[in-house]
Amino acid sequence: MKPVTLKQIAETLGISITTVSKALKDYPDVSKKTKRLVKDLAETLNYKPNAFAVNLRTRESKTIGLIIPEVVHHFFSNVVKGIIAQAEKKGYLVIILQSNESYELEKKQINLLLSKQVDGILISIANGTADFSHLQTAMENDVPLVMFDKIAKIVNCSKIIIDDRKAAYTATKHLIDSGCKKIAHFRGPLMPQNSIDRFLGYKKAIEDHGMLYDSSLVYICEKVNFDEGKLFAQRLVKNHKDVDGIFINGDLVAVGAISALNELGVSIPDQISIVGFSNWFMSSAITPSLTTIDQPGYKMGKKAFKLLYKELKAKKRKQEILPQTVELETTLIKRNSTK
Amino acid sequence: MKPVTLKQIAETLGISITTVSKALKDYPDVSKKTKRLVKDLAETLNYKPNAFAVNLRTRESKTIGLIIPEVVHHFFSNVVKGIIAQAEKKGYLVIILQSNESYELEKKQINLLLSKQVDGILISIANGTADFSHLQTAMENDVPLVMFDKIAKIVNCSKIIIDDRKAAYTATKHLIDSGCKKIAHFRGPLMPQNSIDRFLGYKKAIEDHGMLYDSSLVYICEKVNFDEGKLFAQRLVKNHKDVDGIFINGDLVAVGAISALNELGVSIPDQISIVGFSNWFMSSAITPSLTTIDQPGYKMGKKAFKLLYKELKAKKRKQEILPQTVELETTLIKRNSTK
DNA sequence: GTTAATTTCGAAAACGTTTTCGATGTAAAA
DNA sequence: TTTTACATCGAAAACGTTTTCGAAATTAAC
Repeated sequence: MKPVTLKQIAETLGISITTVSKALKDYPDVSKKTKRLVKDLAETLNYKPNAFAVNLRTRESKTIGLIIPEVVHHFFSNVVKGIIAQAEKKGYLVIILQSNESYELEKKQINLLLSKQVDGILISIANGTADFSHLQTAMENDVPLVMFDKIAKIVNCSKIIIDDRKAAYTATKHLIDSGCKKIAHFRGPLMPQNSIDRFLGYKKAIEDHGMLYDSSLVYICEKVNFDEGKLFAQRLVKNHKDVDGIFINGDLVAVGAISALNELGVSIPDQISIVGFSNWFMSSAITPSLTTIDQPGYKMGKKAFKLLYKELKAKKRKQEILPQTVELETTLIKRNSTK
Repeated sequence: MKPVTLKQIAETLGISITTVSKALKDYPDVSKKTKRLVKDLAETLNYKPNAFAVNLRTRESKTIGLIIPEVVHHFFSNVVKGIIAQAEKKGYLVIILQSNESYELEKKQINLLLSKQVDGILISIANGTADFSHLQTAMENDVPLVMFDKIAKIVNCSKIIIDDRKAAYTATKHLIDSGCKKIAHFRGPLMPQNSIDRFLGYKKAIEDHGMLYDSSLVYICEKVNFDEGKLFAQRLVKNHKDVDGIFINGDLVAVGAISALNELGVSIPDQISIVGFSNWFMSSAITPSLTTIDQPGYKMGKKAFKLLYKELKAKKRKQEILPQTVELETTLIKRNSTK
């Protein structure tokens, strides 16, 4: 009934617990004969080491924590998938927590993970997070921390990101190159660095190409969803009839905008061209298909874990490691919403 | 540098480890004075109990495992969200694994979770799973198991499901009630019970209402994605010009079908009415908006954890508990793809 | 004043593993 | 023979907590 222990194996074999333990782990100071004996008996008794005891002894649990703002999200769920896949490869399990874009929750969850003594933490910070002491706490407690996508530059840890500014620049430039003369921007909320950077990339592209930056052409999406895309597209064609291109932060918003424009009889890309951001799987399916920036979520997840793994390894060897920032390539995917 | 232990508190206070431990847990046989002393010192030293030691001693980790076929999936990600939310409320953390619809992986992951000694397991089984001995193993090892959505009837554990057959019947009947005379069905793969039940509900509704069941009107989706919806819709209008209604397993497939029909100039719902399944968030956004069956993923997640929690509690009290099957209500959401 | 009841404490075992270090015994080298 | 080397084992400490049980100290009862 009760699980088999080293002690039981030792007793039935008439040897010590020490030798059993060492035999199972192929220590050199155990004879081949006893190794066989031990391993065979362990096999037939279906011995499984008590994970709790191993954790206590080795001071690690081969488990990491992951905090993301939202689970039901096409980008983040791809990241999660990448992290889980890579972690499993290396024998690690992943505990997932959701911050709901709330600083308070995020803080609580960091503490929760610390109290559970996860070996490391992966996090994409909430929009509401401006204070980072909880992250510092984690690092001071000697648990490696890696941030991805939504990062805090000020925190001295490894990070994995994309160049939002450059990507937005590329997207906007593509609109310009395809002949757009007046380009609007549906941006994300004011707080997170991502939407700031994407806005800045848009603005720079505009100014670099002899166009006038007009703040009335910038709409702020708070929820970054379909309905906002629809709403702002309707407002845009009403207020600025001469706009012929929109760079939109988020494919979901862009799809909403396309939907509204289709209903209004505005032809895409002839009258208005659209570029989205993130390459959602539906973006290639709608009509017209959406030109967008591919944001490699799965890859980012894998890379994020790899970075954390490096730190875990280094910590085990008691080596200091310098935090590094990895930048993933984004690519412009040209489809039918631009010329 | 090193974390504070009970021992340190005991030594600085000149009392025993026992008393410190009991003081912190408000045992009645510790005086109020020493309780204050201990708690204050623990506070100032920022004492955090060593989770590994607690786990070993109490034989539980307040962690459960979750296995789903796919993380990047609108229904499952909602379930995950519900599970995490409910688990956090009760002080449990969730380790997530993805089976990729593979029996082999699923089996491996069950064993992984068992070796990590999670307190319980939540699972939605893979399409490829026909043998259930790995699940039996879990239950024999005395770790509570609850299945949700994609279940195996034969396994004697608690389950949380919807009545797929009834829901499909309702969906099909709605098509009939709104005047459809010849109704097709895009079903899911042959294996999983869900798509079988939904097919059976469709068939029964057809036969109950004096219509002829025609197997050539049933298309089998293997991948259950947008492209299949598009493809089968195209085939359908080509081969069966008189079909005026389709019940489609999966909103994603349905959206694909709508897209194809729109392109072909087939008007929805005038020429063909469509009912989907699961109420994806995009289904209300497309044109025409999609009539569908709401499948309450978030609620299912919460309920699934609640069931597991009950079993965990019962196990702690060494009570036997009878497995129960909870059925969640589904509702027909009428939109513009049906009359 | 003794006995009984009550309050307060701590020694010690237990959870199951890992690892250090010393103790054997045996074979090879001198 | 003695010395050296090597192979094989096990005792014991350690990881940090929880909990049982008995002992001591204090108070109440008589």
